[in-house]
Amino acid sequence: MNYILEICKSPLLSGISKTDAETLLACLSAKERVYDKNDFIFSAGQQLDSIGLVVAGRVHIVKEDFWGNRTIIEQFASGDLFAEAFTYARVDTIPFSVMAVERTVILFLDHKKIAKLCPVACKFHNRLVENMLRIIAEKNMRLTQKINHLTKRTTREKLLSFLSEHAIRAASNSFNIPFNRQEMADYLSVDRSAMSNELSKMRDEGMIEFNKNLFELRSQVVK
Amino acid sequence: MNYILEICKSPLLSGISKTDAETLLACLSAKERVYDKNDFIFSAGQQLDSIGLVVAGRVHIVKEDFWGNRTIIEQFASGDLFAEAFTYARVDTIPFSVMAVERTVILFLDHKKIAKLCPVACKFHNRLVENMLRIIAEKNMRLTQKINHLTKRTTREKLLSFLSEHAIRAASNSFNIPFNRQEMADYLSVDRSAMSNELSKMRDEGMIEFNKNLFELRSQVVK
DNA sequence: ATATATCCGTTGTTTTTACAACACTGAGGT
DNA sequence: ACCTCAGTGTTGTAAAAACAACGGATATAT
Repeated sequence: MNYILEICKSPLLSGISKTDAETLLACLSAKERVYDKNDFIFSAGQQLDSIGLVVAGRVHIVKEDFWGNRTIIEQFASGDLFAEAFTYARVDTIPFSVMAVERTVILFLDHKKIAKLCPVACKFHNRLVENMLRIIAEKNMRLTQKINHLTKRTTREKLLSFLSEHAIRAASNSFNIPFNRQEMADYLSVDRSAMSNELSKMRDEGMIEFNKNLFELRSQVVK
Repeated sequence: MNYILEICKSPLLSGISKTDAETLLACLSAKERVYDKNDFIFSAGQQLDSIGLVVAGRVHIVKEDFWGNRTIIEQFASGDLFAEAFTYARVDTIPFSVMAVERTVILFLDHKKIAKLCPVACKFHNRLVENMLRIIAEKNMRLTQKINHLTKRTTREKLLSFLSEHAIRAASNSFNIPFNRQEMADYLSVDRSAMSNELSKMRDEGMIEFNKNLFELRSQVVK
């Protein structure tokens, strides 16, 4: 286990000591694996026997349709868990793909063993389940928030909804977004060029400023 | 507790006997309340101190914007739980509203007591937590599926995605949908009349048949 | 240093959607 | 039997998005 310190910082292991974490991870048949940019970690339709923890790097949960249109459902970074809902919902094929956005390290945990921990690990079981509940509940809220962006009818409204979210998270009117333009468009489910166009209009109207991934929301002057 | 038998059928109490359920519900300060059609059960922005279980009737999780555009995020019916994610994510204000679609009975459970059950109820605690994990994980998957509908670019694709889901759920190419037209449009985040128009075109092209809430998907004849 | 690929913005055209207005239907109530 | 109203489909128009194609800037590799 090369990244044990990073792994211990994950919300999944919150409240569990490093020593205990090592025992636990052994019980869960934890295995590390490294992926290069654009590698598939899971492919849609694949049988699922483990959940993933992002140790380093970033992954995208993506859905691609017949024509190759890509949608980014979610992005996960260090410390984030993915594909854990399938374990608890007892679904064993994954309906989307997971791919590495950059060089990424994933820790895989056996999904059957997570659901029914072995006797040795039982003393951490409660804490693990508690953490898991919180993680899934928070993910639930993020999904709901994303739905909120997507239900907006126009590209401008989607952008404002998305940018507001990040401004609120950053507690500042200037903030970096974790996507490039194409990724942001795929995340908001709009055309990239149309989105760029709208961003420019919004800048011309004095609503926002941006440079690369740094955005700034300007307080509106009412005419 | 007038609806104890219905309540026991809920996934939340799965594996818990009627007697135990009664003890448990008393511990959770469970309170029943009846709502009329269009009554608000929770209003967006409101402080939250309980989670809800739909005992009878239907509720919509809705978000309304400044101009009164309504979006239906989810619909819950008998046995379904709502607002439970906030308890575990430790968020205490609700960002959307919950309203009764028809005459509806809700059982409220104290959200602090759910998270930390009293000693008497501890013997059911594990089972309750297990059920809760499953419920939240399944809800997670439903939200992801909804995101899948919403990311479709055209009304037709959204409809097909939505209708396919229901066909698969019903394991049949003919099935009833749980929405009227306006509700379906609000759920898919499209204009009702445009949607009706698209449905008619799809019928003209022989892709689908429908009458009221009964839909049928026809296998496509390739020209 | 040069070639190559990636990212981003711009523009014009076509397609699709939203919006508004209205007609038809059937259910319920009086 | 009549009225009212909610639900649904239809049509035309205006607005918005998708799409395609391109140019410039920047980063990366050779």
